[in-house]
Amino acid sequence: MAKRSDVAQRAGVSESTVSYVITGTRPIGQETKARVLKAMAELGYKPNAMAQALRSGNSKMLAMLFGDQERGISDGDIEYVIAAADEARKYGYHLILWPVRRRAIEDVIKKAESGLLDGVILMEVSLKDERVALLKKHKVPFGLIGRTQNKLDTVFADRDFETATRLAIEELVVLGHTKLVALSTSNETVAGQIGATIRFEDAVEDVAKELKVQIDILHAENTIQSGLDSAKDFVKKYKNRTAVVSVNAEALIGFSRGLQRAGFSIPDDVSLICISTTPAGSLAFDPPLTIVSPPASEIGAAAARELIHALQGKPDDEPTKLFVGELLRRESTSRYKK
Amino acid sequence: MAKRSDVAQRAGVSESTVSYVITGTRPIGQETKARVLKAMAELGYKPNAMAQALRSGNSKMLAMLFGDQERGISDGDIEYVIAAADEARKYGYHLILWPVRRRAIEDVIKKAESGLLDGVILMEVSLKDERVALLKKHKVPFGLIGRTQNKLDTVFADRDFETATRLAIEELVVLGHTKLVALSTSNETVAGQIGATIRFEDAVEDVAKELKVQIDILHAENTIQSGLDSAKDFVKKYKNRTAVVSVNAEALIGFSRGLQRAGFSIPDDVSLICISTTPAGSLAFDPPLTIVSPPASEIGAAAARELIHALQGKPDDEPTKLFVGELLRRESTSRYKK
DNA sequence: GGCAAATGTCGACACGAGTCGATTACTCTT
DNA sequence: AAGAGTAATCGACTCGTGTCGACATTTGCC
Repeated sequence: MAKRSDVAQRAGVSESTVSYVITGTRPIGQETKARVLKAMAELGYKPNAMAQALRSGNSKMLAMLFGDQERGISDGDIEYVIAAADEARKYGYHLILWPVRRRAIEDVIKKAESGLLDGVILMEVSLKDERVALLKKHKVPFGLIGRTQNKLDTVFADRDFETATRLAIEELVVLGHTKLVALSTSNETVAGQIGATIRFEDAVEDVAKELKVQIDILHAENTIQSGLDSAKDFVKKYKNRTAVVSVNAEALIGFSRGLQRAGFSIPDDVSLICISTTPAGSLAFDPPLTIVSPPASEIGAAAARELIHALQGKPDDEPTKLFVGELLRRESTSRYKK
Repeated sequence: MAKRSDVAQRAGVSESTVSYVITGTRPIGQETKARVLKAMAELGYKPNAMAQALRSGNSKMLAMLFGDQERGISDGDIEYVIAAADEARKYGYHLILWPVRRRAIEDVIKKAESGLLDGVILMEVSLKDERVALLKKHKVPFGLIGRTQNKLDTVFADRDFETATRLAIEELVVLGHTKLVALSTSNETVAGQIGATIRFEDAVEDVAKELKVQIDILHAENTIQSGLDSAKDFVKKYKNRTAVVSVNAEALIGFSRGLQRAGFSIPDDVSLICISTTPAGSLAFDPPLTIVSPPASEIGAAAARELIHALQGKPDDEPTKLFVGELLRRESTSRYKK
């Protein structure tokens, strides 16, 4: 590979002049610059990334901690990662995928201290995430997908669960439904300790009060089987309800199947709407599911962008770090028929 | 961060001695080594990754080209990536996720030539993959997930579609089915140009001859809708068939739904088996789908391992680069009832 | 016309580690 | 007892780039 000294020699200038042409740190004469650029093109010169990293002190590498925990990997998760990787690349950064089994954040910290990583993006952030504390302690820059309880952690991007939930419920109410059930997550699980659950449930209660509709909350594990069980509960206790809003996509698969087996028709007897299924995933339901889609790409990209801005010392002027998603009307919802 | 000279000073030795303690390139005295190790521990010394990369000439970084093409991202794909990342880390390598829209392999080559990447892993390799030619031309080391037609591309890991297909069909034949349909991919699509389709169809024909059973092939796009259409074809043309083997997971969703709508019961009237659905995905079917699971983790890990071995100049002694997966009996298959 | 400021260029050094050659002090042959 | 070989250590150089200080040249201004 051609290096800087080759370019300098060919262009008949000093190495530092080549450097200044590249970085633009100092003014360079028209004609000199042209000669240097020509030499670079002719030699196919590409600055050595490792040398740049060593000299400049930043590797332009971010690690994305990809949870591989009990919760499992949902098909939507990859969308965050891809969006973050794309966005990072726009700024000249690269995303290292870091699957972490059993919270091995120490490894990541080591690698950050060894200069391999400039920062870390965390997924599946829980309300009190001990990983955040560790990263802070070791002064490793980080960005969050999700939020902790701590409002000082300002480098994050998250879903606006409140508004998404509101959108979903309003849609049902507009369709004439007044007696609803909310299908949530089990609070004891890992998933339950992530902001989604608590924020969803809070929003459900707020909106219920505000719109004066009746909404009871059913809890289910993140499994199809648990959703089937919940359907039985529904049939037992909430037969008179005509609509369900869910934050638990996995359980909803079992739930809708359970309802149909019990003789309920969707959407004729019960309308379903989910705020955590992807557009592609919604088609796997029968009938196709009405959803408020999670804006995974926006969130992933925003998290990466926020972190990079923080690394570059730019002021935190991001106007929106919360993303709602949009309502996609499919065939699991219909007007209330008395 | 503490650096090598700090350690040397604290241990009262020269910098090169510290280096030899770390690399083991030359013998170091017992007591000296102990002093150096103590100093390293006390200072929390971590060798700078970028300096090592610059000096040694390899970055220990691999790029994983993650297709983001028409075919879309299936939920199983992430498993390859995670497995590859895990395996790479075992060898001290890191995996950079590289989403490529419209085959921008040139970028990757540039970054490899700039010393950022030691090698590249390609996913969704088609039989004649022009990316492979480009990487060869620029002498960028690569490993494949999948295979080209060229048998000289020996750094790869792929599914043994032949055996997987055979397993699936044998299972159905053992259950007494003799009149089958194979649900394949449409040859005009991107997916159709990947080895899976042609190898599946070849295997279907071979096994059909060998076991003297009747198998006709239905083609469908990789969409639920296309699967629904195929179900109509099935009802029209193949009413007397009692079992279906599919390589097209997406279409099979629509296909099974279509059959059920047409009044067929699964598995009482028709048995279904799929060779390209993940264990988790199979549960989303109703009834849960019998599958020959794609061994994504093994393949992803093997691809990474193969590439790293090649980079380290180790002889290519990997015994198996083809992985079958295993039969998981669920509830979509049953004994033939005449 | 003179002096400050800006422009254009160069040489030298630093970033932090790997590695070769040389030096010293031993041990083992014959 | 002399020479050969090995263990242990050091100093100097190198990987390829970024950047500071110095110097030369030009521009701007009253």
